[in-house]
Parts: sequence; structure tokens; C-alpha cells
Amino acid sequence: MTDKEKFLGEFEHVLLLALLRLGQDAYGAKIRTLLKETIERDVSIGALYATLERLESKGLIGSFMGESTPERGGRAKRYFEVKAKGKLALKRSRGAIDLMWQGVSLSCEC
Amino acid sequence: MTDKEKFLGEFEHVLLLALLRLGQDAYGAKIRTLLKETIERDVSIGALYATLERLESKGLIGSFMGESTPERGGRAKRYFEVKAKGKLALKRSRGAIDLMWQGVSLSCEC
DNA sequence: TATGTTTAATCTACAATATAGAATATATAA
DNA sequence: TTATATATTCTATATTGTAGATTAAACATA
Repeated sequence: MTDKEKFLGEFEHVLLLALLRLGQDAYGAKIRTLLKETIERDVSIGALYATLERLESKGLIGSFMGESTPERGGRAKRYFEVKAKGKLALKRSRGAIDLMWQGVSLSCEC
Repeated sequence: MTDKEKFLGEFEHVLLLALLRLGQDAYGAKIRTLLKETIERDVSIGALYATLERLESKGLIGSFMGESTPERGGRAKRYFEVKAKGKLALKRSRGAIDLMWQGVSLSCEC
């Protein structure tokens, strides 16, 4: 099959990057905090997982359950990681945006 | 009011850039062709106008009908232009993406 | 071992964005 | 007055984005 490559939604794009940045430590709450702190995007846990789930079902990321031995109690974490296919999608997406920005300058009015 | 700034969808982002690049000549078919040629994104006219419409209703772009005097026949064109608010949104969006990309390198595997 | 507290993930429902293709409008040419 | 060309509008649906309540699993301690 032709593997009709779709484009990433913006939130998907940003989420993939969050996973890459967090590396070993990419799980729900951590991701949420990162997004909040770096780009002030304040998303709910539900929104977060829904998109992660979708990304996984598209094969762009993978996930696995971590050790169930937290310090003070609490359920085990589910860690996420970007797969090769996800990295490729990121490259494409970024590439397209960069191409479109070529020659555009917003230096002035706004 | 706090003017809760939303994020641009990816297609919205790309469309705004297309308008900026086309300048005076930004109307349906032309936009569609540009997208096809620069980033190989082959979108239908319907999809295109639907998004332009949304962008306009959000106040990010404006539009006006052009001269109804084409060479060989055909309906008058509707031209689009990016407003200051649209430029601002672009800046924000681009800024967020750039921030998230900081420190991320995809040099290798994919 | 029951009950509370903590941390985290899943579920449910809905809103916004993306997308296509048919239908319609308007102009010119024959 | 009909055909042809160019362009926009309409209608319908799929995919993404979003929130908040609910459930799960661990630990502490009475």
C-alpha cells in the first residue's frame, strides 16, 4: 500500500517533541508540566492521553508500563517513546512548515 | 476580555503563510496550486475555502471580491489577505514550535 | 484488614479542525 | 441561448483537540 502519509496535527507535533525532550521520563503528568512550562499550553490529562493514544495507534509512538514502586504510593506510570515513524513524521512536518516560511518576514507591524 | 488566544491548526498555519507569499494574488485556485507545488499538499477546493472561512470568522484574515473581468470568462475572484491578528497568531505558533524543537535533534535513525 | 491519601491512567462526551466533492454562480465565446 | 471556462459556495463526514469525572493501584496507619 501507498502509505498515504498524513500531516501531523499541531498538538501531535508538539507532543512528539515533548516526548523526545523528556526521553526516559516521558509519562502523563511530566509531559503535561513540560508543555505548561515551555509553551504555556495548559492541556487537561484527558486531552493528553487521548492524543497519545491516537499517536500510538498510528504507530508513531510506543508505550510501556513502568515499575510500580513509587516513593509515597500511587499507580505505576506509563512511559511513552517516539518511534522511527514518529521521527519521520516530525521531520516532514517541520520541513513543510520551514518551506512555507521561506521568504516570509513578519518583522514589522504586529 | 482576556482574549484567550487559541493555537493555530496546522493547516491554518500553512494557509496563512500561503496568503502572505501570494500577496496580491491570493485566491482559491492560486493558493491551492502553491500548496501543491511547495509542500505537495493536495487539498480540495472545499477544504481550502472551509478553512479560509474559519480564519476569516476568527478575524485572522480578510477578503474582498476582485474585478469581474477575466480574460477568457469565469466568475470573479475572491482575494484574501492576512490581518495583523493573523500575523500575530503566526508568530506565536511558530514561536511555540521553535521552542519545543530546541535541543531536539533528529540527525540519525530515521 | 479497613480506610484514607497519593499518584496516575482510563473513560465518556463533545467541540473544533480538516477534508472531499457536488452544486451553483458568473463571465465569455460561438 | 447554449457551450465552455473559471471560480466560489454548500453539504456532509472524518479526524483532531479538549475537558472533567471516574477508576486503578500503590502505600500508610489506625
